[in-house]
Amino acid sequence: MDEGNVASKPITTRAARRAASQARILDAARQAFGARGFEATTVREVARRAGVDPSLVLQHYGSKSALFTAAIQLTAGEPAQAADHLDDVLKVRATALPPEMRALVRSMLTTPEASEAIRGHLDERIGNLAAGIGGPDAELRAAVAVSSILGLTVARHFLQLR
Amino acid sequence: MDEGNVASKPITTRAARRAASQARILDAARQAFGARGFEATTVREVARRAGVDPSLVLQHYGSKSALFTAAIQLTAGEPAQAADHLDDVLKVRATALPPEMRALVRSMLTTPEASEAIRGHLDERIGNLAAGIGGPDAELRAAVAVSSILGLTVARHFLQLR
DNA sequence: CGCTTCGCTCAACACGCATAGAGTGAAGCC
DNA sequence: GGCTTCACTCTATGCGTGTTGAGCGAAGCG
Repeated sequence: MDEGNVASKPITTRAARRAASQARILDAARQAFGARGFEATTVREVARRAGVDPSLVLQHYGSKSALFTAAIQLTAGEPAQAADHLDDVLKVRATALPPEMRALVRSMLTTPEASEAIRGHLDERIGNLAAGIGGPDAELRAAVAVSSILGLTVARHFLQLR
Repeated sequence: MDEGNVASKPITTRAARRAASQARILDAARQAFGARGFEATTVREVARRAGVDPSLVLQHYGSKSALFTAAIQLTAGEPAQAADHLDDVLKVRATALPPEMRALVRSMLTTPEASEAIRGHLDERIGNLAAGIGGPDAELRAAVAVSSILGLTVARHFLQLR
């Protein structure tokens, strides 16, 4: 009867509902891509995880590839630059991988787009680290360091190597 | 008319021809799996590379999965044990990856069977290396070394990082 | 309250896949 | 030289995929 809002007011405005769906789909996509990789992940699986119809996934993102592109976009904020020291070696063992990074790394060997994306990311990290090192061979040393961290990440978070 | 062998005698015995086909198929499979990974590789593509009918591939190996299992079998001979020092770091940059290893690494993040296989391989290398190192933390140090080599391999041979 | 908008689902399509079984022609054998 | 064997190809089947367009029901608005 009264027009006041009930205690638990879900969301109910159109735009908000739509945005929420889009976010749920993106999350589901990151989960799925991160767990099984681009090729093995089906649009239907993403839809199921998000609790929506497969069509909706494509209405939001256009195609499976475009969805993947969105899913592997790294949040520029945190994992970026400063802490590029060998402390990372220890951090790799403790810190959990953010979902978008997980999705990206999972597919980096089998999906060209992921290959290019991770190469760009690593190049950037190498550049930053090399600048901090200086001297001859700085680039090479930085590349070895970053590659090693990549190896540790893969071994730890994807191959369950203790 | 004469029954003598013509100058260029190909192979012509049944068993030999069959063995040759099987070998060509296995080679083609390693190439294909190594280039695009297990999921993206189709039986038809392997057949085309080998110059045979898709059915023949399955008559030889039973299924796509079984073919993959055969294709990632590492030749126990060479990359095995002795040279497990940090010289490897340099070798990674120079030596080309054998096809079966290439196929194995390409799929290690997306195909469970490849995951398990590479984990076994790395565990073995870690064990050998740790034995040579000794002291406390030998296992951990060896694991870090082997993981780093894995990272270098991936960066160099799969991501084209210079 | 009636009309419009639109987020979402339903149902369907064409396609390529792994795989199976029948057919064929040459090698092998007596 | 004729019968058998068998390496190989041809053809077909069922299935799951990405993707599309029509339809439905509730939110928005006057």
